[in-house]
Amino acid sequence: MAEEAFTINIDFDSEEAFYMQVRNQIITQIACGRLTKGDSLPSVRQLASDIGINMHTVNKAYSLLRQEGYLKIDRRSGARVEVEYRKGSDDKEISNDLALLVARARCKGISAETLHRLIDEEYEKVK
Amino acid sequence: MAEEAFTINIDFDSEEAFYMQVRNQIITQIACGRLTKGDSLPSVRQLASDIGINMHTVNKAYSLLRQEGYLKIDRRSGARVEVEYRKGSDDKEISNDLALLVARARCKGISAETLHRLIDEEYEKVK
DNA sequence: CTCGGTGTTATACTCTATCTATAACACCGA
DNA sequence: TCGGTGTTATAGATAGAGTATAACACCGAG
Repeated sequence: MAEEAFTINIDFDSEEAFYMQVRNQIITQIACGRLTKGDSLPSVRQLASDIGINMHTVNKAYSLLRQEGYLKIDRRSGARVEVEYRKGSDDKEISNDLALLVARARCKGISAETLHRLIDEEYEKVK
Repeated sequence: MAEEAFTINIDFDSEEAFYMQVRNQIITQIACGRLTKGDSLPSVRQLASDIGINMHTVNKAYSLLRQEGYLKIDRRSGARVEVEYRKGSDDKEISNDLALLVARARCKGISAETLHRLIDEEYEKVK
């Protein structure tokens, strides 16, 4: 508990879908340790009200996060962080996305060493 | 010339938009050296016919690639590979996308070293 | 038991993106 | 002139995104 002022910031001018912004920011906060296993998230109605979007849009984000293994949702207690690792699919998805990202970087003349450094910087964020 | 049997494979069952599949595959082929600066691509009508999608969908992919700096399009000679590096925007886009990818990987317990290895493997593909 | 707060489902509407289709245009090499 | 470039315009069909209202099953707190 204590939650440390959980916040989500929606960019209403972004091309990125609202539910994707919510999903990505929650993943980011889990990764850097601001959210940890067992932490409870606001209810879909509460969060929707806070950030000024519809309840169903938040619900879509939560459902996606549950499907991806980042949340455990209980009807009575709400959504809780519960990262679980899916052996096959998770690795493949990340590998595929990384392959495309590396391709883009290569085309732009960005070296493998530069990517290594960027990754290390991300891993050094808190936690 | 010579082109080495340029091919694009569309997955009609994929959730990914057709024009994005075309765009990603072309970027991938540039990255691994199967397409190099100056190579000419099939005309939008030709490629559309080959892979069984609409001309405008291919045109959308080409236009996006041009906007992103991967192609140079001339009305008379068609589309040619011409990778150009946009100092500010390219780095930021790649950094942002990489940050989210690293966040997903961290949540799944994938180490920085594993990502380093995956990146190196991509860089070792041909070229 | 009742009340209120969970997630969940259903329906409906608007708006945008995607994909297709047909057509026409300016340009230019052969 | 002819045919092949990319490009633009218009139109339609389908799907996704976002909102809105409503209702449901569940369950802890009172």
